[in-house]
Order: sequence, then C-alpha cells, then structure tokens
Amino acid sequence: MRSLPFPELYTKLRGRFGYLDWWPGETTDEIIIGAILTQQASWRNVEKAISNLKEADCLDLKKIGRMRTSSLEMRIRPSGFYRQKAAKLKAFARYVSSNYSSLDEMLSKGAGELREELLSMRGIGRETADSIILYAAGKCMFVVDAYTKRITSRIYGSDPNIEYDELRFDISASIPDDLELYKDFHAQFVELGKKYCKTKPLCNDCPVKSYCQYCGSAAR
DNA sequence: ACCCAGGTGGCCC
DNA sequence: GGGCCACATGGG
Repeated sequence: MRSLPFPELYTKLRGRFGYLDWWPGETTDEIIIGAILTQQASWRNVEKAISNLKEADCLDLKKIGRMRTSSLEMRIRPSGFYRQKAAKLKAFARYVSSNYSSLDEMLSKGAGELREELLSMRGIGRETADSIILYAAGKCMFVVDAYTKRITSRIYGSDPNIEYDELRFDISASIPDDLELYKDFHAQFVELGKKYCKTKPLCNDCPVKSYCQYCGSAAR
C-alpha cells in the first residue's frame, strides 16, 4: 500500500469533489438546529424539517424556546427521532437564554471551554458539539463521524472502532491550523463516504481506490 | 423486505 | 471498556 497522509488525502478529495460549501450563508441558529436534527438522519430529511421551521418563521432558537412542544415536534418530524430532537432543541434554547445574553456570547468562548460546556448538555455528543464549534463558532475543531472512521480504517488500516477523540487528535495533529481546511475536509470525508464508502464495497471509480485496503487488491 | 442515514444516552456485564 | 438497545422518518 502506498502511503497517503491526511493533507494529501484532502488534496485528492478536493481535486475530485471540488470545494464543498457546507452550511453556506446560514445563521448560527440554523447551523445549530441543523446539527441537532441531522443526528442519525439523512440530510434530505433534515432539509424538510428545516423548511417546515422556516415556513413557520421558527428557524430561530429563541422562537423554538417559546414554541409549543407538540408544534415543534410536528415541524421537525421528517428528520426522525422527533420527540427526542424537539426536547434537545428546547433544552439548548433554554440553556442559552438562561445563561447568556446572546448565542454569540456563548459561541465566542474558547474552543476547549465551549466544547466542555456543549458536551455537558443533554443530547449534544462529540460530533454535534464539534460541528457547532467548527461551523457555528468558526473555530478549528475537527469533526469525526462514522465515515471518517470507516475511511481512515480502510486507507490506513486503523481500528474502525477507534475512539472518537483519538482520531480527532490524529487528524488535527497532521493538518495545518486552517479553518476553511477543517470545514471542508470533514465535508470531503462525508462526500467520499456517501458515494464510495458505505458498509458494502462501492469501489468503482473511488478517488482513493488504490490506497484502500478494502478494495486495493482489485485496484492493483 | 430489508438496510441505511452527517448520533446520543442508558443499561448491562 | 465493550456490546446492546431505543429513539423514528424517508429513500434506495
């Protein structure tokens, strides 16, 4: 197997998929709402939920805090786990309004401190916390997800069940401290994963096929 | 009729 | 520290 360090992996994916502008031009409220709604859901379904909220002029944490729970649940229903997610959104909205004068005040804290705080909140796990830090707060925090684990295990032979933070540290330590790179690299992992790295082999035409231990033999 | 999706938390041993 | 499980909808 040829070696493929993370920066070169990014270059390769970027060359293939182009710059992927995730959550472009959205408000921080919308990014956080989307980060919660997308937990174990397809983005297509999240878009429906977001569109329902927008239609009701409720794509806003303060308004979500004041909405009737049943109404919120109905709006976000397409994104799945809608009762849990409604509670998570309510809890987030309540937390911000009772502890800060604005969402921006919370998001302007240091990344490490903000991470601890987000992780202490109910329904906010590591991936959601890091997505909020990276895309809403705009601070370098690498977002790991199931695709990131699967792809790195197939290319580098690492444990597919690697600890979230271990992989996060490994990638962070080997790429430059550049916000746009952090944002886009995660998006590239997801793009590659969706197209070519499902649990079943989809090696055909995969941009990193020759580096992949899963299908590398076919590529050689 | 399955299997999967841009996870999280709880409970068990 | 790992292995299950519930949570729920919509698309392939």
